[in-house]
Amino acid sequence: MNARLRPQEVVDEVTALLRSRGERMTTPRLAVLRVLLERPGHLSAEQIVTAVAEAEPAVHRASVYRALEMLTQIDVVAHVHLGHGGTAYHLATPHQSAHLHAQCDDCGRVIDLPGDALEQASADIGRRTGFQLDPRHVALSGRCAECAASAG
Amino acid sequence: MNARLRPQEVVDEVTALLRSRGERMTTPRLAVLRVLLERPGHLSAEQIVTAVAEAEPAVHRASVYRALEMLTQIDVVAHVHLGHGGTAYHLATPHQSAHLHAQCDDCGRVIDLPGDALEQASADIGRRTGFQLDPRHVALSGRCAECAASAG
DNA sequence: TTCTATGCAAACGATTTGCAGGGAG
DNA sequence: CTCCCTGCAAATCGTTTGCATAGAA
Repeated sequence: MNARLRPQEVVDEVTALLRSRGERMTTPRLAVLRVLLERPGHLSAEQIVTAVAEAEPAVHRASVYRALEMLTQIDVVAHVHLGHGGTAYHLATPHQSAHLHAQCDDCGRVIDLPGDALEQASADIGRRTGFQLDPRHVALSGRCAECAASAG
Repeated sequence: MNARLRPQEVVDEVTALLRSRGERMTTPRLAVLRVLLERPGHLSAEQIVTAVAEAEPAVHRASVYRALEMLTQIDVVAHVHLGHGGTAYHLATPHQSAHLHAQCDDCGRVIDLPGDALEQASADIGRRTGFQLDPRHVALSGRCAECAASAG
């Protein structure tokens, strides 16, 4: 999925992708996709539920979760598990612009990190332990610049 | 806390530590500490609740959570947030043997990684973004050696 | 005796599921 | 017309909280 395409193009693309898998484009799936297209960055399930409700009041929370799951399966959506406070969703970006996430232990804010920041560590860990690191599914922990500055 | 001391010594040490803070050594706290001393590795809250219940049936789940919180505050216990399935607890190890955790996206297993595996990445990220990485509070994601081998 | 930490039950937030009916293709 | 997907309600999972009281010091 390329976030740089215009919304309607993405919608058409995703619709085709769904159909090619025997799935259907439905109101909840469309609404979720549109919310993700409109808002950049990482959204919580709750934020998506709220935004979807504004456009499509009849869409139920459970359907938002199911839509997110389906869109994840076809690689249109990706999610990041946060240590504090659930899961963040975003459009799956093309590989070259994939980024990592880190969450501040103090303020909870989620920030983006360069996608290649753990490349060497990945190789190192793979060599030493056999574990194949893929650090995009979970937010790293630590302190953001602001909190580090104010809290010492 | 040094896990290499004998259980009774650790118990005495922790009791003293609690008292020095005006806290008390109680049945739930003692039971939780003993479970953590008996079982190495990372335990879920549920596993701790179960193990505590065997030794002290009267101890309530809520007290286990409260005991874990208190023991965390005095740096006797540490926890790691997992992407899938809650939080893992373990005795806080001395700094020189602190390790990182990674959870397999496929099988959910939690493995230990060398504590210094992200040292360079930390420095790199700090320099580039100002974010002070402390990767011990959240498990890294990826695939364990076994799942990587079997799933390609 | 004092005052903290506990047991209990109920609240809680996030997510999931069983079911009957609606709507996409 | 079919069968997938939805809305709804209730269940589930992990964790937290208010309250009266047991119990550590």
